[in-house]
Amino acid sequence: MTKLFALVDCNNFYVSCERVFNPKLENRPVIVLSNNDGCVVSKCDRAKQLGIKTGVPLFKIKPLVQEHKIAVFSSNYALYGDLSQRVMETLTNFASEMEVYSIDEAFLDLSGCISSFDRDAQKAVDSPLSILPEWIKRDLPIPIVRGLKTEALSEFCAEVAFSYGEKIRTTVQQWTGIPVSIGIATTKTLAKIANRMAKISGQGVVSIANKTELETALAHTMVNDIWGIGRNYARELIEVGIHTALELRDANEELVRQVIGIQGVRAVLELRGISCFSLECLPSQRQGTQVFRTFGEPVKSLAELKEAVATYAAIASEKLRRDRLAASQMTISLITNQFKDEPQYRNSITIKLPIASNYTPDLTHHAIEGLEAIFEQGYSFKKLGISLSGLVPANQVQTDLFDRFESGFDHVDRQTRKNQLMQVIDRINTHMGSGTLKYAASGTQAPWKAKSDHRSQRYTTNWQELPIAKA
DNA sequence: TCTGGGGTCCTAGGACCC
DNA sequence: TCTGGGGTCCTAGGACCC
Repeated sequence: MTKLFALVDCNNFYVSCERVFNPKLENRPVIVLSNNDGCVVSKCDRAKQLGIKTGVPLFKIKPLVQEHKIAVFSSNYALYGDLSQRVMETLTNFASEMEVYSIDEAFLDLSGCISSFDRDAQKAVDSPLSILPEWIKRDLPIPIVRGLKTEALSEFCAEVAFSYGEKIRTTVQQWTGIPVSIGIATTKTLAKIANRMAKISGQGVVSIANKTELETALAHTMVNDIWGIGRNYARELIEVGIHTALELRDANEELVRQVIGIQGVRAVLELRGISCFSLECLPSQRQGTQVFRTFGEPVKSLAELKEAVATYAAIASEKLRRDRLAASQMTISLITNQFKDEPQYRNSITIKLPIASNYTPDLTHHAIEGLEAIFEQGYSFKKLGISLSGLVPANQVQTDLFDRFESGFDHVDRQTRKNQLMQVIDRINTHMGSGTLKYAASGTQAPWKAKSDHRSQRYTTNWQELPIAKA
């Protein structure tokens, strides 16, 4: 059976989130910055028109910001994460199967819906009046069905899918205040293309489930705008004369394989309507986790770096515990500011842990050891990262002999005591704000802490910061 | 002065084993 | 001393995504 996917994507998500609780922003250009207030990661249409591109550092557009009174925000992930959840919950009403693809995107499987449309369509041909009550009950627009021929059924379904998309869009806007765009097609890659067109054209919903619209869409899509084809692959494809999605679809598979590998072949098939990427309804188990951040101020001393690495290790191990995982390998990397004209240094070290762990003191200990091994005196460091890999389920960790025989009192072994301690810390930090309880190794001054000078309130997740309604 | 962060997957090459 | 090939596993690096 032919599948039908809808990709629902929030428009300028971070900016839209800021606007939900601050309606005055509706008439102003708005941008949201990355961590450390470094560069632009989300912008509204008006900011776009002013020529602001994603990724541009804030200092380069300072004059523009002043001249046009652009509203500037630091990232407020507590707010965005919460609104994202509301959008996703709303979407679950519209499809039996759904994949949350990122903080602002979800794929829906509309196949179930369309097959019932299919039956409706057949009924509509046979006796138009019989389906009307059902359609009215489901609040769907009444299609013009008079004289519909069988070959027109797919067109009819596309039409219905479009109306369904409209309904999703209106509902999400009403329930959450977030505007979305929707692309509908028979594979995920095509749904992405449709979604892009919905955004560019401002139509909100675009369905390319039927042949004519599909061909036009592909002809107007450049290869670098295809999902999974980035700048480098696009360059390679253009070199062999493939410029548009339509040309890629009709290209020789073997040639594409040679040029950009297996990913390219999948793209070709998906463009042909052969689905290679299915809906992943359950979140897959993570392969690793990393905390890699830029400092607010450059850091020279080993003492301060140790505090930073201890802080990052605590964050990373908390993530592991949340997912009930333990890491068996750790990589610490340290780099200077590549944009500055000063001595450069970059190094990293990978440590195999004797026992997989998610216990903060263990990981901190190894992280500091690793840091000491790669640290060099005389540089101004700008970035530090810790990456944990070789993840295994925490309850299957191979413990060492001491854990069993040396465990002192009670019958509680060392591992259990460690787990209990972490649970207490995590609970306190969840309820009273992250960082309420932390290890001394993390320090208290944190001069390296990232900047966040323009953060809005955590309207939905913090009692002290609820929006206030004025009479 | 000020240039993000957190992921996934694929591939090539080396080490090691039989 | 010379002489091979094929398989697996691991890792680093590159490409991509949002």
